[in-house]
Amino acid sequence: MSYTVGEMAKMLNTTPSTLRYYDKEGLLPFVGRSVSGIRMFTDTDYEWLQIIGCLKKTGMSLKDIRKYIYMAMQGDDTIDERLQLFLKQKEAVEKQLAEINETLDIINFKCWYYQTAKEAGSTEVPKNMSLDEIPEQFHAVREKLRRPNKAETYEQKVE
Amino acid sequence: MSYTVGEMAKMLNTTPSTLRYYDKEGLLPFVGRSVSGIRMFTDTDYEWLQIIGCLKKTGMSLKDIRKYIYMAMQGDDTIDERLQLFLKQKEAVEKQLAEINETLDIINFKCWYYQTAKEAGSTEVPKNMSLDEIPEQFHAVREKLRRPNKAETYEQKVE
DNA sequence: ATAAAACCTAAAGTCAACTCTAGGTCAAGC
DNA sequence: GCTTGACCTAGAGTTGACTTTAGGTTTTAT
Repeated sequence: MSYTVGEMAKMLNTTPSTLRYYDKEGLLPFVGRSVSGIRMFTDTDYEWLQIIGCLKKTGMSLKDIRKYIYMAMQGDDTIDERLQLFLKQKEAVEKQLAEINETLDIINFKCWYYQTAKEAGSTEVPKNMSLDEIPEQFHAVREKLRRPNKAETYEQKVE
Repeated sequence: MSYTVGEMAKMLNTTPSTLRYYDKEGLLPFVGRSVSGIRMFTDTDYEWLQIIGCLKKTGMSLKDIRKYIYMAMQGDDTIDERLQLFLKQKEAVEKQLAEINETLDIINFKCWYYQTAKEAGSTEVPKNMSLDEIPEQFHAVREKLRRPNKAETYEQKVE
């Protein structure tokens, strides 16, 4: 079973131009052509493109993705290299996850902050609350947002 | 307590150029200047920059961040708008989290795949394994990677 | 048989977010 | 007082990842 660039683009929820661009950049050396020069994508190519999409989503550059594709094209000699790449990528993605969770904490704090401000009619209310008026889950976030340096030595603020 | 652009850049783990660029783009209308025109960042500015960094990390464009800053500068009339913005951003980030978790599944599968290939000396081994030879946790991922389109969608295939 | 739609390439254009350069001013240490 | 390093602006340049355009060929539908 094979697909044209337009069909494959639809299956991947992208555009033909993007796939041609990837091809031009050397990311799709596995894609075959018909006698008249038209790209013929297979189900296996679809799998490759899913992997490419996965790596891209986790922030890998097209250049690095190309390196991986080249490795794979070289065959079994590069198995370990590829394993290392995915192990490294796993680390990177786990770090990303942790970071996004941290920013989610900040966003949740801000939601509470503006919810409170809305009820009170002014941002001065949440802004000036002392820690014991704030839900505990937000204590750490507020401290982190305020402290210009991470040293916990002292934190006197006088204006 | 006030800081120069270089000091603030260090505190935020960025560069002076980036901060000047943000300023030029209108993201930092709150930053004051000394008599001689030098930017003077305060602790409050640091908090703003943390929020900007948070929004940026979750993929918000500088343009949209500027909109938010402008809202905030307008005062209490925009509290609800800002609340809505953060609620929307919360949704977006939760979706991001789900997506990253999905790609992490794929990466974990690939780690297992290449680990298995390494032990066997060839990618043919994991590639040709039947589902019951594969750890259950990877069943769903492998199916997803392989299936060119969902069962319910109809898509004509060229042969 | 012909028109429309989908394919092809090469090359130029776009966009966001920086990053660097040039030319100059200001402030701290010797 | 002088040097050095940090600051300033305006504007040009860079990078990555597309996207569009122009000009042409092939496939599909009527």
